[in-house]
Amino acid sequence: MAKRVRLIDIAERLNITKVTVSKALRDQPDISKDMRALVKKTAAEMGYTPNLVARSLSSQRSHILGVVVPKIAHPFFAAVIDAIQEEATKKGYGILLAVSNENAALERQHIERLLAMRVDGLLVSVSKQQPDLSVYQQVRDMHMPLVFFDRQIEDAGFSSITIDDRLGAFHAVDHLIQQGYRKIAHIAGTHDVAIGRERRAGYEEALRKHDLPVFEPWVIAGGFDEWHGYDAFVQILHTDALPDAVFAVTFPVGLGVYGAMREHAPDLLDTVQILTFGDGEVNAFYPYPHLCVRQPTQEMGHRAVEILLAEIEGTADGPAQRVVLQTSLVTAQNYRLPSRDEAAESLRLAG
Amino acid sequence: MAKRVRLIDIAERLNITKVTVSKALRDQPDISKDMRALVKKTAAEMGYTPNLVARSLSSQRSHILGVVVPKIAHPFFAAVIDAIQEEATKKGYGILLAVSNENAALERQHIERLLAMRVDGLLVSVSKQQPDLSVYQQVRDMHMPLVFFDRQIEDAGFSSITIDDRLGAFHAVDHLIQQGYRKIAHIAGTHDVAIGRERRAGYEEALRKHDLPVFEPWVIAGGFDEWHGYDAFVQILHTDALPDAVFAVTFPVGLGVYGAMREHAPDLLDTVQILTFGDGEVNAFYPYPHLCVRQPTQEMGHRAVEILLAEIEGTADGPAQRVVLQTSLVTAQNYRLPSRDEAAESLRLAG
DNA sequence: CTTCGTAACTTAACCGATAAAGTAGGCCGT
DNA sequence: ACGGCCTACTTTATCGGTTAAGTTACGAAG
Repeated sequence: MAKRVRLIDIAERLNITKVTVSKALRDQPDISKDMRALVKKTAAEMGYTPNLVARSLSSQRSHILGVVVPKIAHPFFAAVIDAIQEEATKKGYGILLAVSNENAALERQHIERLLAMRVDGLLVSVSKQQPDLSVYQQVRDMHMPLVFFDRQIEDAGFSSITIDDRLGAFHAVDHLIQQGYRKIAHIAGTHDVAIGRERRAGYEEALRKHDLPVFEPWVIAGGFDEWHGYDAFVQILHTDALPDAVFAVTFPVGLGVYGAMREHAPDLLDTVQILTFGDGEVNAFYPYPHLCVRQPTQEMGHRAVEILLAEIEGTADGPAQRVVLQTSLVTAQNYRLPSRDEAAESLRLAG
Repeated sequence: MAKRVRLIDIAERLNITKVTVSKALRDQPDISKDMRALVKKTAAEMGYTPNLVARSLSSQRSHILGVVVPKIAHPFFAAVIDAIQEEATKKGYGILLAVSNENAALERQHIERLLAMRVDGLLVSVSKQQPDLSVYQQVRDMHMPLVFFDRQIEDAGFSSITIDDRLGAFHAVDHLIQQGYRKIAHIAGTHDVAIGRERRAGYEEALRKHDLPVFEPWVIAGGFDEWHGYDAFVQILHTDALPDAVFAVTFPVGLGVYGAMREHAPDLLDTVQILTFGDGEVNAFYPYPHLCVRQPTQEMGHRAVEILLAEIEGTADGPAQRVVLQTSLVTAQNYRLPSRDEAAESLRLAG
């Protein structure tokens, strides 16, 4: 049982050629019904499993998608990757996962490696560092399908599926203001990355709508992780005035703000309202839930795969699609534990 | 620029054979220094990248590892996958990720698919459902290296890297008792999975050490996710007495307990101490951090890859290794934000 | 009765590499 | 001068499939 069964082994057993076997297994019409049945039966008996590597080489299709994300231990990306994996599996594809760690050079290396591995397409969320456009040019030159999700490089000519960051941020901050908050700080991302720019724009737009000024010392750009949130809030504590609410560009940044408060100004925990763009399942159950902008992670993952597969399997490489998904605001009013049915549903789909 | 450069293209340009090119690029000694240099130079000029699919087929090595986990949007698994990916990349391997969703049938399908894709080895954390042993027998028969991490199937004869669940649980509960808690409930996992059994054993051992009885209605077995924690705690609320502490078998289960408290008995939030086995980065920053048993996720991921690669690249398939890692208890005393250096470190390694 | 078409396979080529075996030419020693 | 031995390549085979181009035999049509 040590050796693996090949097409030719089946062929020899039946005194036919491997081509016949190959065709029979793939139900090609120029093999008789009887022969097809016979071959399939014998293949099953002998425990044949096709060598996907060989198949990839000759068919020029690997049925593998390359996925590149900046981070994985992050509620948003973990959820999206999960959805991507689920959808890919359903469609008969596997995923090769690579993490860029927010590092453009590493992102480039990963993409090159995935290209060398002959993935059928790429799903990429770019790192926050200035991207190396040459790789993407290369991808384009070889007509490799690619779909950006969440974080894209605009003008690169690829399809993308993103979230309406500006509108989501706008609604959220608008809501804060309507609740009576006036002194709203914003721990922002970096300007090079779209989500950083857009969320900030939405924030400023909401302030403008209510004729509130943008107080520069309270808008601190810099990054997307916990420590940025931590440092930024410490910096805010050093200004003269204190905000009554903080809008964090990401969930991890929001966590950093909590960390800073806990260590440097625990009394603020109950007075300063925190709002984050993005949530973790964590927040749903925590005793101290905060406002957050919920991103449709599952839909994003599923549709990203759908768009990519359309480009892979579709004929023409039509114009790049640009899908924009809307967020929903999780407020104290509509706050509820995630539906148990959703959990059951995702399990059922998988099974 | 549309077509990809192959070995033979370089060969024709230089009027030599593709074999010479192949050998030159791989620095084989029977090619002259001059020729090697020339070939490499031209290859670079022409923008050659090897077709890894073809290489896999002929060399019978894919340099891809298959990773199967029950879940991904889960702080523990996300962290371990991250570490696995990082280490694999460093060693020149890619990872094919598959999620079983705690479903044994899906787990089986994934493994079969990964085998067909000719991964060089497998890293598996089994689902909580009764596993389908036949796949593992198949893996064994074809001498495919496999390492279990965190959740294993004992007696399957494969190497494993796990966490000392019993001791970790024991120390943690022992600590609770020393802090004065006496009425400690345990929301347990299922009995079929080792982590469920072991953590419960550690819990009972600690109680025994202090001559405390195990109050059966407070030991509720069932699962590892948020809703199990939620339901179990609601059930506890229906018993006559109330515990003064709750030991949750996983971090998500602990979250579920919080959710239940928040909805059904918010006054308990400040009185009932929660202890979870496993933590999320979340907990480090949250204003309401609880006790937790920290698992060495990064070490687990790194070492799992090391062990697997040793089996892949090593000659003999010696006896299966069984590595057990120790946990550390994160208490109110030693509680601190994660080191900024660690973050920097992981970024440096990646770059 | 010849011709043509078609069903059902078989042969030959190819995918892009690697591995093993073969072969010139140069240098050496005797 | 001749066999032996490197050196540096080249030839040939192989990995396990898929695709395109034959090849038979048989039945129907003209």
